[in-house]
Amino acid sequence: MGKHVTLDDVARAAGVSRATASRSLNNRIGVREDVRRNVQKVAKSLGYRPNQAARTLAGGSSSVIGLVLGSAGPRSYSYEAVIVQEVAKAASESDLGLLLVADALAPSQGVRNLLSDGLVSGVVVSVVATRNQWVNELLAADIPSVLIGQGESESPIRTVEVENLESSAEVVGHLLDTGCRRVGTITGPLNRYDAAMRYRGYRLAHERRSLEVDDSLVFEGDFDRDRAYELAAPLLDQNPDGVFGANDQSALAVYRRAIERGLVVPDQLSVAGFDGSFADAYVSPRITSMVQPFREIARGAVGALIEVMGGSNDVSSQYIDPDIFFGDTTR
Amino acid sequence: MGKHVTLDDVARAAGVSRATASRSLNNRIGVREDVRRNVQKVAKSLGYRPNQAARTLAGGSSSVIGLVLGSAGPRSYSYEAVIVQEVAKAASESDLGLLLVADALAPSQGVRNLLSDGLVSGVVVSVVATRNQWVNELLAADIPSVLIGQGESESPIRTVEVENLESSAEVVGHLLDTGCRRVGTITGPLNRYDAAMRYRGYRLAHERRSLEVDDSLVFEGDFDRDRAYELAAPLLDQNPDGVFGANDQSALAVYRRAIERGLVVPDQLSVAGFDGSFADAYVSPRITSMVQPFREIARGAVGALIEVMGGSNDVSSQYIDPDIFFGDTTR
DNA sequence: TGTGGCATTGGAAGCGCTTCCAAGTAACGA
DNA sequence: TCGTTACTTGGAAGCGCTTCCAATGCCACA
Repeated sequence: MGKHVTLDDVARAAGVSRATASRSLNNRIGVREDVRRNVQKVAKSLGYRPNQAARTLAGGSSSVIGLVLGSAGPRSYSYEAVIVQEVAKAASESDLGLLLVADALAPSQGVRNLLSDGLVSGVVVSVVATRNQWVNELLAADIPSVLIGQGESESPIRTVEVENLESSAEVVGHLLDTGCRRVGTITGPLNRYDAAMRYRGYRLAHERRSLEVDDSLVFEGDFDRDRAYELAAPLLDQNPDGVFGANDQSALAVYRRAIERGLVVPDQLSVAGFDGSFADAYVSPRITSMVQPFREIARGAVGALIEVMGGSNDVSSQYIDPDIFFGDTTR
Repeated sequence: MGKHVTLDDVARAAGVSRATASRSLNNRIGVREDVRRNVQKVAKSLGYRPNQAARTLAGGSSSVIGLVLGSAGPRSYSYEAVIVQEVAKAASESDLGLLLVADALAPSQGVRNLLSDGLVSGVVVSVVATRNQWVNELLAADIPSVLIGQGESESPIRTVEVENLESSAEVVGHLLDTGCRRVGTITGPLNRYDAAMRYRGYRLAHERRSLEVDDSLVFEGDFDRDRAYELAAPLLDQNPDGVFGANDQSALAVYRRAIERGLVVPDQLSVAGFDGSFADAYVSPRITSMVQPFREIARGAVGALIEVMGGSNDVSSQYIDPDIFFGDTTR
């Protein structure tokens, strides 16, 4: 093994200068075609592999992007597990490395440094809290960033996310249209944009059918399953015949609680969620839900990030439509 | 924002040389205590953040490790989702960045380069196939590596994994001890060490009770759920009263197929698995399983990697004992 | 034949940091 | 008092790569 093959070695072996070698390998213009080909051939035969650190240092930008996740990272069967998977894939397709930063709400200093200096030339953020530390820090550090799922017009950051309003209206509408008269909801934290929109969608579905929302059926949760499980008790006390969970975890919690109370789902209670993380043919329940097109979202986010890294100042939000999945928790 | 604060800036502001500044910030010996403190104070007030690329280039090693995953990455609710989560956490605790390389069986050239040169100073590998490309390449490239879950004495690589033999014997023993007489199994790919061990454990449990294994109840799978679902059909045709899936995904598939056939679990058929990825109080079924202590494994792997990066030549395997979880798929 | 212009190329200057090495200094024992 | 040792420090040399800039060679054209 011994020493590393450096660009110098390649240049020497090919009989050109290091500058020319570099240009050849990076497909820069200004190299005669035959020279370029020769250099590339030599590099290959020598097994040359550019040192990424040196390249980053000299070139000013690396080919690694970061993925910042809120909470403790990909809790199994969660929204985040899928995000990780799809973003990793998308990054890889663009020949970008993916630096994963989980548990982002309490980043250790060391890891934060990784993000802020040098190693990473862009970041995809999918954190849970609104207006959080991370976004501000990234903006302050002037490092290219794209948000997944936090569309909030006030922050001047490019965002890719699922369409929340109409899709929530759609799934709630399905509940209403299949006979539910008292549809309750466990919302997400309403200071979050997506949570707020889903709640608006819930109301919108009622309005469109000229139905009143009974506010005693509305409980503000925080997208956390255990919290939703707590809230399910008082909610079920109100005798709803349908529940919309603002995410699948919340819907699942309500389902659980309902079953434990001996309710028959969906005959006595319909349950719908949002995210589509339980549209799994092998486990129960399969929750009726708006399925986020995660692949598309991840690809969109990575693509947008590449643009931003390339200098784009576009800070628009991109909304991607989910598809409804009819599971076995609704009629 | 403007310029980046460099070490030079700090040194100048603190009235020392860059060398001293560097030593101070890295807590190297050979700096007077008051000087060190002053430098650190100045650095902080200037908001100095070392450029990781430069540090890597100059120092020869980075503070990022890679995590190589086989298959398409963290499929939700899978073994891998948990691995990602725990390794990320463990790395973060050691102030290491985590570069995620999913879909490792077909790594794009670019991403592979990331691993092999510079950016990463060590790798944790959790790939599915035995004797795979990755391991060989990493060994050849002489980059510090630790394997999760592929203990195989022939490859001289440090390994951390769950204890497979006795634990499989334990869970299968549970089936046998709760009345099952015909316990079948869907194994993993038997050319893999862990799969082979679990299968041996399955046989061992029988031997210890002086029971014969009916080979027509043994089907070789590949840890994949869909494949297991296919195999479940002929397996169930043999009228087993218990099934051991070599991983939870396989057990789940059998469970599914059994339910679809109208079998009552666990009354007519007990199902047990391995991994503990379905010990979730909210979804069904909760499969009886050997629960891998993922956190411990991840911490162990990262710890081992740190040792290897530090020069250790220890290539031993570390086996960590799982705990049995009694779900509702067994009596 | 002379000259400007263009395409290629090599030299060299860093990117920001670590670390070897030699120089400077203070403290110690004889 | 002076030589020694033990610490601290700064200078400087890179780590491997990109890229600016000047130099070269070649062509077309007048």
